[in-house]
Amino acid sequence: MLEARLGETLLLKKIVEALKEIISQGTLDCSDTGFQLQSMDNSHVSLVALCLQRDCFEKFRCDRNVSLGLDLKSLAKVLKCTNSDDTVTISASDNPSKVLLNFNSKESERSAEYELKLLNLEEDHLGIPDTDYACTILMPSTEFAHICRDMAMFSETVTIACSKQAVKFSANGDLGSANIKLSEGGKMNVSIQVEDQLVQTFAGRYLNTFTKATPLADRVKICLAAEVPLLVEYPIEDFGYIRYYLAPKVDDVDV
Amino acid sequence: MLEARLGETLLLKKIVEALKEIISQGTLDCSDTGFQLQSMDNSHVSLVALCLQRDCFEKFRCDRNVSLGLDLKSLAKVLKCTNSDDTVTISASDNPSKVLLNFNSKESERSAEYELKLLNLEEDHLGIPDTDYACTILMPSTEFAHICRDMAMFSETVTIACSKQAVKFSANGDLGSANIKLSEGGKMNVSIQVEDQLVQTFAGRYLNTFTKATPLADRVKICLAAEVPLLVEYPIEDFGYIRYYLAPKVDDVDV
DNA sequence: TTTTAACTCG
DNA sequence: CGAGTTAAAA
Repeated sequence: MLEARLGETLLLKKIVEALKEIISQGTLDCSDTGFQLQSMDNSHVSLVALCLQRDCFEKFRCDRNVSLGLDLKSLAKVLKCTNSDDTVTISASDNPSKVLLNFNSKESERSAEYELKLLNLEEDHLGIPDTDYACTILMPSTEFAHICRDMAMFSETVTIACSKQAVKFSANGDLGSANIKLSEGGKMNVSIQVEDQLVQTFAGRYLNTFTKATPLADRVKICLAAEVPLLVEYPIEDFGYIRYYLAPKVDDVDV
Repeated sequence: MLEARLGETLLLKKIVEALKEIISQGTLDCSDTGFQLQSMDNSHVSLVALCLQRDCFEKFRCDRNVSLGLDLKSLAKVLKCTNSDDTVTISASDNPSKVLLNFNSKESERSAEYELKLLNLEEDHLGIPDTDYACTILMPSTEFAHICRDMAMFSETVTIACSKQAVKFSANGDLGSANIKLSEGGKMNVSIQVEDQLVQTFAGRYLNTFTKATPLADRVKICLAAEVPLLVEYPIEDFGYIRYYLAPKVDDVDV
């Protein structure tokens, strides 16, 4: 038996919005410690990991580990039907073929119950190794979203160059080139920690899908290291995160 | 000679918006007591009845009964060209081939006159019998509209189950199922009067067209009885109403 | 036909 | 600022 109640449907909405563009279906792993979800994106290029600790919930009970194969597009549709400030209770049996979503207005005069069929998805359980990143950047999430959007206007490819003084985003294309440099501190309070400075390029369209998580967190953490996927992390209150991983483009220097 | 002046064009706009989706043409019957219109919808499934008493008008004169065969789509186009707070005067001769619409700004500096050709429509004058309904529900019209829209995401068919304690709307489809239960009272001040509890199913697309009348009234009245069409009524201020009727689906129990 | 973006209203 | 509706594009 699984039963987990969130005080605000809005949080679930934001999470699903942050996921549904990148994975249309996914397996939510529920255990006594909370919720987890890991999946490659639809095109098997990037990776997303959700973690929601049990403390995130008003009420949490999970007797046995269960995996819920969710159609995130359907879940998003259901969430479109709900008030953001209602509470939502997610429940499922120990061997579930469906998941129940119960929405209750704070005054309880309105209760809405949705039953979603579960999918049988192959689990692609990917061990994500902990990495010592060479560069760690903290900045406002809206600023990162802006930069990614702006870069996309110039090129499909975005170059991130991180040195001790600053982080620079660049894109080169038909229109011309774009360069945005952020220094530490300032009004945006950008923080840059660098062990080794580096320059990497990425496919901008994935960075842009990552920014769907912007409403979840004011600030985003970007971590880079040589020959290791980029990590973009949006904390979820104090109780979890959404992390996105994207491998850098291989420099076609030696063709 | 017919001459009827409404203080606000906005009211006429709302009425036409509530009708035009369901009947593209209709006959407006004008008499000394006011305006009436009854018609089956375009697909001859549901029925709509408009009643506007003469008190609704700032000025009302109707020497003889006249029937105006209106093209509601055209009327809607005309109304798109007008200011909502202008007054509108509807006039026609005793044997009219056209109707005149006169719009005047409150300061009378702007006057616009539109002449619409009338249609010769077969009258389908349907006696609508008064019914003692087993269940009568009063709720916010916006809430009803929301529920109808939400249900449509799940199924073409909506089930309404009304008991003394609560009214429940349900839909079952490919995604899963949806159930919304409203209890009496609360912030929405839902009122439920029940003689006999019942369960009926309806084609959701008609319910959704009914909700085009939502801007007309804050609250909507829904009446049900066994083997009788559902009635959805939107009062128009204190001087009239729009009523929609829709027969329940026949339970295909005995196939 | 379905989904997404832009515009308008509250 | 958010929501809804409409129009355009896939």
